[in-house]
Amino acid sequence: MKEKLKGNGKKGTFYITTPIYYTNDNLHIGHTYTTVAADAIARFRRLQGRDTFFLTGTDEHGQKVQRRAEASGKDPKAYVDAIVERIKALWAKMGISYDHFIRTTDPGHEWVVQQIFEKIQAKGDIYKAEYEGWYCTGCEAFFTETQYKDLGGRCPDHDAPLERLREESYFFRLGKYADRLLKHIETHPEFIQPVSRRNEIVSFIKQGLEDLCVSRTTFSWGIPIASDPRHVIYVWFDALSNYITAIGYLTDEEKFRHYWPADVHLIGKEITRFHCIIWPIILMALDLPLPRRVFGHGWLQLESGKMSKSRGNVIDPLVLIDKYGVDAVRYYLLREIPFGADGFYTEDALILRTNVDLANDLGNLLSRTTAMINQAFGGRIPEPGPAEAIDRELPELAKSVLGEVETAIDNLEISGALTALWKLIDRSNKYIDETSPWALARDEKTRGRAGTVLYNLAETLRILGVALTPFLLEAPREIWKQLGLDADVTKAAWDEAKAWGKLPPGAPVRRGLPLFPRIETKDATANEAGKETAPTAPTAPPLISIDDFRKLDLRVARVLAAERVAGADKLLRLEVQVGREKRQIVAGIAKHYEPEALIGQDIVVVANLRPAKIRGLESNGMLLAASTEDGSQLGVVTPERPVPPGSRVK
RNA sequence: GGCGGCGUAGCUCAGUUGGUCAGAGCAUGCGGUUCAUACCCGCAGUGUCGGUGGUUCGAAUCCACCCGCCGCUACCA
Repeated sequence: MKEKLKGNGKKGTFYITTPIYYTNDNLHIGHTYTTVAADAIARFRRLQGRDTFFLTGTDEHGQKVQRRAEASGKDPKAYVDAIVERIKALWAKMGISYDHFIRTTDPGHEWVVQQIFEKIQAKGDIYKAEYEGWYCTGCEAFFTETQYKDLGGRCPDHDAPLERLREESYFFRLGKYADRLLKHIETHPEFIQPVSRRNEIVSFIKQGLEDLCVSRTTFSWGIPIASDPRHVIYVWFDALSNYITAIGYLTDEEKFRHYWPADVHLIGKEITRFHCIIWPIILMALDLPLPRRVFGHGWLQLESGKMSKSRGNVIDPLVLIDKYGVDAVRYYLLREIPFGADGFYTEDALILRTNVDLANDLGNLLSRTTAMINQAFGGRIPEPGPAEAIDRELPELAKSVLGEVETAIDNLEISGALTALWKLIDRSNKYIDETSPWALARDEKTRGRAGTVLYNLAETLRILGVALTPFLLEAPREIWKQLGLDADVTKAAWDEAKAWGKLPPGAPVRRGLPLFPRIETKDATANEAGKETAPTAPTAPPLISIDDFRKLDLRVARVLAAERVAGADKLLRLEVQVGREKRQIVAGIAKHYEPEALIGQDIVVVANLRPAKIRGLESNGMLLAASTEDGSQLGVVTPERPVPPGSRVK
C-alpha cells in the first residue's frame, strides 16, 4: 500500500490534478493555495525523476457563466476566454508548472464527454425521467426541498412563490453503485483524506444515494447530449470527466493508460462529495479504475470571515506577488497551514514568515557564508580538510532531513517538508556559532579548519538549493549562483541533493544582494503615515541650509529590471533595490536609455519622495539624471565606484 | 434535530495504545557573539491542558454531563 501512495506503481508515473476552476469570476488566494500546493508536489516528483503529469484548467459551462456573459453583453465563449487569459497569467506569475491546461470548452473534451454520456446511457445507468421540484421562473432554476423549507416557499431574489414543476431530465443511477463504493472506501483508507472528510462521505453514502439529475434544459451554455440536443449535459459529467479527457481517454488510449489512475486529486474540502461519490461512480460505470487518492484540503480563510467578493475582502494574489515576491507568497502558502486543516490568511503572518524563515534564517545563512568565504579565502570555495565529530553532524542531518522531506511529501504534508528543511538551516546557523570560522581563519594554524567549516556550509546550501526547487522559484537559482555553480539548479536531480560533497572547491562565490530582504514593517507604517502629512516640496530657493539638504534621502539603488511603459514614449518602469527594499520607480528617460542598458546599473534615487502615480503606475522615488535645458542630452547619475545599494548619498 | 470534530503557554499549534506529556515555533525578557540581512547562538519563563463529576495507584490522554466553536446533513460550481 505504501508503494501505491508514492506513485503509479511500476510505471513510475505520477498524475496530479487541481480542480478545474469555475470561470464566473477571477481567482483569489484560495485557488492559488490549491494550485501552488499541487505545483510543489508535481515539482517534487519531477525532481525525483518521476514521469509526472500535472493538470489544471477551467470549468466554463453553466448557467452562472451564461448569465454573467449576458450581463456584460458578451458571448459566453468570449467572456470565458478573457477570464482564462487572466488565470493563465496568474499561473505564469506564480510559476505553476502544469503540463496541460484543460478547458471544458475544448472541442476534444466536449466530444469525449458526449461519448461518456452515451456509453453509460447504453449501459442503462443513465435513464430519462421526470424531474419534479420547486421552480422559480425568474431564476429559471430549481430549488431543493430543504431550500424550499428554509425560504418559506418564496424565491429570495424575486420574492415570488416557488412553483411545483416537472421537467424531463436524464438521471444517473448513483444508488446502484453505493455498496461498491462504500466497500472501496473501507478497503482503501488512503482514498479519501484527511479522515474527517472520509467520515463525512461514509455517513453520507450510508444515508442512501438518490439518483442524480445529470442534464438541464433551462440553459444552453453546455455540452448537448448528442442524441437529444435539447438537453445539456450537466456539470458532473462535464467537469469531473476532465481528469480523464485531458490525458487521452477515448482519443489517446496509450497515454491514458500510462497516467491513469490519477495519484492525487487535490481539491478544496467543499467539493469532496463530488469527487468522492459522483466521480468514482462515473468511473465505475465506465469500468475504469478509481483515483488513488482524493485529498480535500482546508480553506485559507480571512480573519474577517470567508472570502467573498461582496465583502470586498478578496485577496488578490497578483498584488501580493508584486509586493513581496513570488517566493515569499509561495513559501507562506505552503508553510503556514498544515495541509488539510483550515488556516487564516493574514498579511502580518506572511511578513513574519518571510522575515524570520526566509530572510533571517535562510538568506542570512547564505549571506554570512559567502561573506566569510570572500574574506578568508579570496572568494573561492575552500578545500575541506579532515572532518571532526561536529563536522559530520551536518551531512548526517542533511541525509535524515531529506528522508523526512520524502516522507512528508508522500503524505502530502508540504508544510512538514519545509519544517524539516528548516531544521537543516537552523543547524547550519548554529554550526557557525559553535565553530566560529571567522576566528579560525585569522590564525594560520586553524585556517584549514575554517576552510572545512565553510565548505560544509556552502555544501549544505548547495543541497538546500536543490531541495527547495519544488517550493521556491527564484531563491534556489540565486543560491547556486552565489555559490559559483553555473549549472541550472532546476535541472538538478533529487539524488544530487542526497549526495554530500558535490560542490567543487575553488569555485568563485558571487556574493550578491540579500536573498530575501527583510520587510521593514515599521518603515512601511511610517511611510504610510507620511503620505498624508508630508508637506509639499518647497520651490527651490537660491540658497538652502545643510539641514534643508538633509531632508533629501538620496540613496544608491541597483536596477533589477527595466521596461518601457506601454503607451508612453518617455517613460521607463524600473525595479530597483534600495538597501533591503525593492521599489518600483517610473522615470522619464526612455528617449535616452534602452531598458536593457540600465539593468544591473547602480543609480542614485531620491528615496523619500512621496509616492506618485504616473500612467497608472506607482512610482516610489525618483532617479537623478543630469540633462541639458532643452532635454536633448541626458545622463543618469551613478556612483563613480561600486558601493552597496542603499548607501546614502550626501 | 442527526452524525462527526475541536476547545493545551500572549499568538499558531504538537501531544502515539493513560504513568518525565505539560511541549514546539513565533512574540517577550536576559545573556553571548560580531562572519552576517539590527542577524545568529544560548537561557528563562508564564499554562487550573474549556467546565463539572467519574473510572484508575495514576488522565490533557478513558467515560458521563455541561458550555463554546466548527464541519457534513445532495443536484451551486
